[in-house]
Amino acid sequence: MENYKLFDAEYKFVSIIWDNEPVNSTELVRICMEKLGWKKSTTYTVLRKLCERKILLNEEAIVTSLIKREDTQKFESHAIVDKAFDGSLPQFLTAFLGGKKLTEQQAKELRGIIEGATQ
Amino acid sequence: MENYKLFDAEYKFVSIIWDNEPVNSTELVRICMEKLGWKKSTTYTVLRKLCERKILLNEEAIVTSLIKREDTQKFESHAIVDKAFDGSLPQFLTAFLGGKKLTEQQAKELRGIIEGATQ
DNA sequence: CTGAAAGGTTTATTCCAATAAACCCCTTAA
DNA sequence: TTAAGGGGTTTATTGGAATAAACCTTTCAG
Repeated sequence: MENYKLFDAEYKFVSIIWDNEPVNSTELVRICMEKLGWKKSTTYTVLRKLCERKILLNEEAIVTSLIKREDTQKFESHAIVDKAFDGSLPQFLTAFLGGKKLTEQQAKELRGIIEGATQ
Repeated sequence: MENYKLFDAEYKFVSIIWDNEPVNSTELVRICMEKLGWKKSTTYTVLRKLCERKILLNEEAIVTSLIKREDTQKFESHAIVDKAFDGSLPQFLTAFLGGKKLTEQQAKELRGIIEGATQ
C-alpha cells in the first residue's frame, strides 16, 4: 500500500499517537506542542489529513491509529532495502554492519531471529 | 556526516553515476534523459549542486563521485534504523521479515554475514 | 566564415510538505 | 450573560525540492 508512506513530520506525529493512543485530541495538541513545538492548528491540520487518508481516526475527540506501527515498519524497511540495496537484505546487513564487530550477545540475538524465520 | 543525505532525485542521479563513472557529462545528460526523463539543464543543475556539496566532481567534463556507494548505504541504513526502529537492528530485522519464512539458502547467507562480524 | 555540437550557467517555475493565523461553534461555570 | 476552555475548520504563508527554459562560449568540420 502506497498508503503507508508517511512524510517526516507525519511520521513523528503518528509515532506520538502510537505511544499514547487512545488519546484525547486536546491532550494530543498539548503533547505536540511540547514534543514537536507545534501550534494547535498545525496538529489539527496534520491530524485531519491523516484521517482523510485512513491512517488515523478521530472520533468524538478520541484519536487512534488505523495502521499499526509494525505495518509501517515493515513498509519502511522494505522501501529502503528496495531503494538502496537492490532488494537485498544481505546487502543491507553488510552495509549496516560496515566492518563493525558484533558482541556475542548481539550476534546471538540476530541468529535467533534468523532461526525463528527459517523453515 | 549530514552530508550524505541525498534527496530522492539526487539519489537516483548519483546512482547512475556510480553505475557509470567515470562518465563524460554529455553522455551523462543522455543517460539521464533516457533513464530519468530529465532535460539537459536539469542534469547540469543537479550536477552542479552536488559538486558544490563535494559529493560529485566534474573535471573537464568527466564526472566522478567523491563519496562511495557503500558510504551512503551505511548512512541510509543507520538513518532508517534510528528513525523507525529505535536504533535496534534486531527490531529492523524482525519487521523486515514480518513473519515470512527464509529458505535455508537465505538463512545461510545471513548467518554467514553475522559470523563474519562476530568477534 | 559558419553553423552545429559540446559543455555549460542564469534564472525561473511549479509543486507540495510544513506550519500556522484567524476564525468558528458549543458547553459550562461564575 | 458571559467568558474561558474544548474541539475544531478555512485559508494562507513559506521554504525548498524538482525541473527546465533560455541563454552563453568555445571548438571544429565543411
